[in-house]
Order: sequence, then C-alpha cells, then structure tokens
Amino acid sequence: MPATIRDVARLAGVSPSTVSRALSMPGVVNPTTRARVMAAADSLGYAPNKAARGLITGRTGNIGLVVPDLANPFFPSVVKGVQARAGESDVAVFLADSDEDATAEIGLVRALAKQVDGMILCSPRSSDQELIGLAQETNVVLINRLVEGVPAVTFDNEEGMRLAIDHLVALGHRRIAWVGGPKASWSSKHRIIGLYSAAHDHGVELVPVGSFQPTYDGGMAAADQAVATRATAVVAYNDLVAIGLLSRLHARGISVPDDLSVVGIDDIAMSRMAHPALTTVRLPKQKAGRLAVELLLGLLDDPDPGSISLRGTLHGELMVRESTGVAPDPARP
Amino acid sequence: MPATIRDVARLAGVSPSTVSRALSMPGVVNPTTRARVMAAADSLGYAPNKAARGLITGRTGNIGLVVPDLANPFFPSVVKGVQARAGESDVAVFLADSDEDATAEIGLVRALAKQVDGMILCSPRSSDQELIGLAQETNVVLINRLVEGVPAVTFDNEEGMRLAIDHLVALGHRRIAWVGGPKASWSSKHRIIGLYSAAHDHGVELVPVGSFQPTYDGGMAAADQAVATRATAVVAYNDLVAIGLLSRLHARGISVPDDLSVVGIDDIAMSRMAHPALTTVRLPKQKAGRLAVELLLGLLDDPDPGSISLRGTLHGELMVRESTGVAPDPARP
DNA sequence: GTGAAAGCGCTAACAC
DNA sequence: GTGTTAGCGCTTTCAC
Repeated sequence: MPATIRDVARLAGVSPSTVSRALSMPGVVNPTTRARVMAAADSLGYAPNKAARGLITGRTGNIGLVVPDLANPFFPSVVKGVQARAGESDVAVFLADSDEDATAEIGLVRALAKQVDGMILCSPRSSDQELIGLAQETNVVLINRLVEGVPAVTFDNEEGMRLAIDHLVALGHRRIAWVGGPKASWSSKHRIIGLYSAAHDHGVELVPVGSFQPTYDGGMAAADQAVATRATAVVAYNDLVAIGLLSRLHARGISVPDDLSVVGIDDIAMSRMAHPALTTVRLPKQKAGRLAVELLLGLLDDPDPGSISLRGTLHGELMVRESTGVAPDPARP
Repeated sequence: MPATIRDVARLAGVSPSTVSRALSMPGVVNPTTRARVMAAADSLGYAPNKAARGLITGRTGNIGLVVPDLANPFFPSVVKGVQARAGESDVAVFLADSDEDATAEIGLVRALAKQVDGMILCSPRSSDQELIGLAQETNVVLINRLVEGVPAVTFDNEEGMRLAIDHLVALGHRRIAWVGGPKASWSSKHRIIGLYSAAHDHGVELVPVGSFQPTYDGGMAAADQAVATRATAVVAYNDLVAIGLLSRLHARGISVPDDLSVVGIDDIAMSRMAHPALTTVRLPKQKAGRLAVELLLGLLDDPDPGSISLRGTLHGELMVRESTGVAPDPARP
C-alpha cells in the first residue's frame, strides 16, 4: 500500500493540511516545517494520489490523445512530441487509437473526458459539428485540422506545397502530377490549394491524378495513372504514397528521378531509407505534439479563450534527396 | 459540469446506492427500478467518474504501458494490440515513452503506478532487480523480457532463429553471418542461442559480426563487416538493421539476393516496402500486446499468482520475400 | 502559520 | 430490494 498524506503528516508531526500546503503551496508554510514534511514525504516515498486530488480540484493532471492510426508512421512522432512535453509538466497521457473510425473517435473522447483535463485530437475523422460539440464539453486542441472556435495546431500546407513546386520548377519540370489523398481530408484540401496557386504563379501545369488511400498500397495503385499523365514529376499526398509510387515505378522499369521525379510530404523515417531516398516536405511532427500540449495547458490555466493564442501554425521544410532531379529532355524520344 | 450519481438518483427517485448497484451489479436490483435508473442515467448522459470509483474500489480501470521508443516501428504495433484489447474491456491506457532510458522508465512506472491497476512494460531497459522491485509494488506484465516471478509475454526467439536458418540452409547457404544488436538485450541473447543451435544442427557455420545499434544506421554500419565475412547470407538483429544493410549493400553494388541473402526479424510494415522486399521472421506484435493485457486483467481478477498462467509465448512466422535466394555458386570467381 | 472539519463522486457495509 | 452511513485520499474553507 502506498503512503498517504496522513502517514506523512504523522511522521512529520503535523496535520494533513500542512503536508498538503507544504507540497503544493510552498511559500505559505514555515520553511522549517516544510523541510520536515519534505523529509518525511520522501522517506516514505510518498507521492500524492492524483485521482483523489482531481476529485476535489477538478484537475486530474492527465490529458488524452486520440490518433486515427498508430500504424501510420506519422502519428507515433506526434505522440512522442506530446509525451515529451506533457512529461515536462508532469502530466500523464492517455492514448487512444480510433482505428480511422469517426464514431469510435467520439466515443473514446467521451469515455476519456471525465478523467482528463483536456484532449488532443490528432487528424480527427469526425465532422466539424461533432468537434464543436466536443469542444464545448471539454477542453480540446486539434492537430491537423481547423474548426471554427476550436484551438488547433496545423501545418502550413499551402506553403509546404509551394516549397515542393518551387523545387520542381527550378529543376525544369513544367508538367507536374498530383496524386491526391482522401477527398474529405482537411490537409488534402489545403494542399491542393497551395499546389494550384504555386503552379499558377510559375505558369506550370498541375495534373490531378484522382484520390487514393494515404498508404503504400495507395501509391502502388496510383503509379500507372501518374505515368500516364506524361508529367515529368509527381507530388504525392504523403510519403507513404510516394514510397508506394517508387515501388511500382521501379517494377515497371521507370527510373526515378531520371524518367520521373517524386516528391512526398511528411518526412517519415522511412523516406530516408527508401530507394532512391525520397525528396519530401518535412512536417515538424513532434513539435506539433509539443505545441498542442502547450496550447492545452494554457487553456487550462486560463480558460478565457480571448486572452491566449488558440492557434499554432507550423512550417514545413523541403528535404531534397535523390528522388528528384532535373526534368528529362523533352526532345528525347 | 457532468452529471453525478446523485443527479441520476434524484431524477429516478431512488438513492445513490441503488443507482450504483443498478449500474454495476445488475442482477441484484429490481428490474423496474433498474429500468428507471437507466433511463434517468442516459437522459442525463451520465457516466460514472472512474477516479472517484477507483478511490474506493482500489481499481481505476486504467492500465499503464511503457515503451522504450515509439519511433521504432516495432512498438506502435504492440501499442495497437494493447489498445485494442484494453478497449474491449473498457480499460483506458496511459502510454509513456521512456526514450530508451532505464532511469526514466522506473520513474514513469512509479508516477503512473498510483493511477493504474497495473502496468505493461514492453522491452524494458531496467535491470532484473529493478523489475522485480516494481513487480512487488504493483501489477506488472513484461513483454519481450523474462524475469523470475514476473508475468510476461515473450516471443520464441530460439524457434524464430531456427526458421531463418532452416530457410537459408535449404537455399544452399553454408556460411551465415549474424549482425547482432545491443549486447545487453534479452532478445539478443536468445536469438544467438537459437542461431547457434540451429547452425550446429545443420552443420553450417555461423559468423557473428559484432553488436550494432538496432536501427537503420546500425545496419548501414554493419554492412561492410558482414560482407567481409564472406558469408553468403546475413541474419540481422531486426528489420531496421536489415534495411540499413540493404541500403549500404546497394550502394556498394552488392546485389541482394544474388550476391548475398538478407533476413530480418520483426516484419515491420517497412519490410514489405523495402527493395528488395525483405525476408523476415514475423513476430505477432499486436497479439503480444493483446495477450499482455489479458494476463494483466487476469492478474487483477485473481491476484493469486499460482492459479493462472503467468506466461505467454508467441511464435514467429517466416515471411519469404525477395531478399533471400539460393546461395551463389562458390565456383564463381 | 497551522489544525479541524467538510466534502469532491462514488461504493461497501449494514440495517431495514 | 433499497436506503443510510461511512469513508477512499486529498484540498480547502474557516477558525485560531
């Protein structure tokens, strides 16, 4: 049985309230008593029971984190960032994987909501309406999604896509294919906007190639259509798709980057390990996790939504690797 | 403010205890009252406060899970398994990432211990002594580690290595290199035992090639030494190492599997996507997570350690892919 | 600066 | 079968 506040009080010869104060409001207690309490506390290995404290303060010291699929390498990075930042503030993290299911997602949030001070929803699958509803019931911070009135950490997708297009245009590409991800995805929409805007500014052509699963298999499925566009470069919805593309292109004997350049988005660990190594727009995933925790913690300390920043926007960075090269000479057969 | 048990009691016209009973001991309450309570409960959207319940029952309905590094693709799979099984029993999961730090690991466990019914430690970095200590203070289930008296889920490493060796021997390989992982690792020890035993039984030679980081870079670092052994096949500590190997071999112009066969262990998602696709021993990672939860739950229901099985051993499965082929003709120059 | 008392939301005896 | 009482470990008035 772990030691309780009473055990400490008895050992230190003070009342439980004094122990409580010594631990959570240092300034207000006599330094001598405080020292005695501290000594007693750690001689007993005492640590306060968060649940009991939460019952009275209304703060549990825990947060919840919901991700759509841990098997997608994007998310573990975000989780790591959340963990790291939460740990620094001595906050524990409940993790839930919704398995891409919007209904499950809402359920998980509801179930967890009672035991946490707030929740971080990463790339939520739920509708704006549902998210707004949740945000009313509990403190919510979104990652990778913008919903009216809900605090969020997002990546600047428009800018990221511009980075990719600038790079390809500089290499001489004039006809660029876009292998799209899930149609409903918030990121998808914004990436497309950035892509078209950048392509327009450069006066180059952007050829959309449908909508695919944001997975390796999605990329495999898209490859032949991408080739058929006769574009000299392809931007993929994410790295997983790009790697699937690489694989199918290799199987077809199409050389990357000699025949076709490929750019991904995310910079998951696997991208560096691909053949050829994948040029991609790195998204600061861990940082997003950290920032989300910070927003959430800020929200808790000061629930007045006006006085703190509710938004964090993170910037991508182009990682040039071997999957992109100069556009093939159009004069070639 | 969420509804409390009293709100429900008032609305249903019964006492709080009746509500409590109606919810957690259905059989013991009058069906009519029960119905009334249920109606009241969900009209208020009532859900019991787990923390308050835990305070009195001593059971929180939560478990903790500590992994050494979520960025290693092995672990997210285990986490998914834990999540899935825990969810089925309506148990929430605290996740902590120790960042490969044994000290942090112990700290995380201690911090979490108060708020959970038990902990699952996946591939723990701590010493046997420390783990035994923890197991005395709280319910612990280990994954990927065997310590006297502590419940655990492990993979049959010996058998897995035999699978790999059998496969290579059947392809004609007679000299096989082993690229080892961290020396202190429990898995490492058992893999080596299996490897030598299988090699001995087949009368083939096993050549150890030092000890490397269990990462892609570790594999890159090991490749040249592996080649220098003049073995015709390499078994790597894990898939990440094997993929690093593949990469460096490719850079050196050594063809896999024509010049050298490579076998990994784990079957992480990336292995299928490698070039050539990696032959590997699949470890049922999700299953390990599920099983660990089951052992833990069993432990809670029946703390008598004698009456339930404290051990689960999972079996690997050989996935033959393109990175292995027949041994090159030794007569060749 | 410190102690006593009350109570957070819930369940577990114990009566009836 | 149901209500009453007490109390889990903690913090927080409110006295002193």
